[in-house]
Amino acid sequence: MRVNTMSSLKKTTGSKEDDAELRRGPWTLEEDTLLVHYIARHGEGRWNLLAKRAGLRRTGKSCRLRWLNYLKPDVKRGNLTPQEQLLILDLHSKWGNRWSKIAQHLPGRTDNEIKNYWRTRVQKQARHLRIDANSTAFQGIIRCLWMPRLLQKIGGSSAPSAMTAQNPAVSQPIPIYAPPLPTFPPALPPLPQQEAPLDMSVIMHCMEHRQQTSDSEHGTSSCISSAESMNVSQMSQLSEYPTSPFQAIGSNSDYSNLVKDCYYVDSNCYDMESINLATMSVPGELGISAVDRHMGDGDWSGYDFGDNEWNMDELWPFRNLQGKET
DNA sequence: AAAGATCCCAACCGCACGATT
DNA sequence: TAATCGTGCGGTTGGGATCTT
Repeated sequence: MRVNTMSSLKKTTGSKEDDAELRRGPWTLEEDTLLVHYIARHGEGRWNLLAKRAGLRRTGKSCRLRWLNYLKPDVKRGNLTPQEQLLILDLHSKWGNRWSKIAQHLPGRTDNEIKNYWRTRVQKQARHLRIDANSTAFQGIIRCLWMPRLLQKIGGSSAPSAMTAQNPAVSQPIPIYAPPLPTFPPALPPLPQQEAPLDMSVIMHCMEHRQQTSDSEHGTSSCISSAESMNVSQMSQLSEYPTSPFQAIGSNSDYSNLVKDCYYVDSNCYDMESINLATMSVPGELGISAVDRHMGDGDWSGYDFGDNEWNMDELWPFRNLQGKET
């Protein structure tokens, strides 16, 4: 438990009398109780006034933050589910660090929590790979490795999803990437031995193409995702996540054609991708090598993209992308 | 077992913006 | 119109918890 050291009394701007009494640092049970009871009686808003009337020696901002991030009854606690993680990755790829906007699609989760998740989990991976978390390369890794893995997790889980139809915040179709590259599920075909590595310039071309398409179709969209969207209920059915790049596309001919363009129409690209991913590993190391080992016997269940670190050498196709940045 | 490193997250800060005075 | 207030947002920090050596 956090100890209220400080310096909890600290001067800020304002009158000397008021400032000397302003508390900072961790909240006590007594303060929480005061705040909760006051809001139960009088509601939220006018936080500065609320703080005074509730008898709290806190700033209005502090009260608001404590309520929204911690005390509010519908605040969900505990680890983020794979569904939630997937949604965060997807929405962040579209909106960037718009935490509050992202949080609106994750009921019970606060912008602070999502921000912390991004910084501690996602950016950590980028740091270990020594690439910019906002780079195209890392975006590619997220889309092609992390998200498919989460989708698999979701597909293989019967746990209730945060993204169910009862959830009003996500009842609308949520635009999502159909991953630009094929995934690598257990059902992958045997690996050809002598294929050339996938030229990542193809992927770049694809991304640029899709960027343009998206921009032209949506005006202000800065997202490189497809114009296609995926219903949340579909997201929760991702046990059907495709085993080929075109399977995911379903009946959407526009996107299908677009992706086919990007893949040179030739389904060999699928094989090529699988080659790259399968040959990236270095036995005995963490990260993708673990994936690789699982791939060998068709079992991916033991690998958690969210928790392990990745080795940049193992992700060499994406490393090529890095040089194309900016 | 102890020390150091790293992780994690609650809380704070500064800024921006719209509403009100 | 300018000043002030209230609110919300994104970035950063502090320090307890956990892991590693």
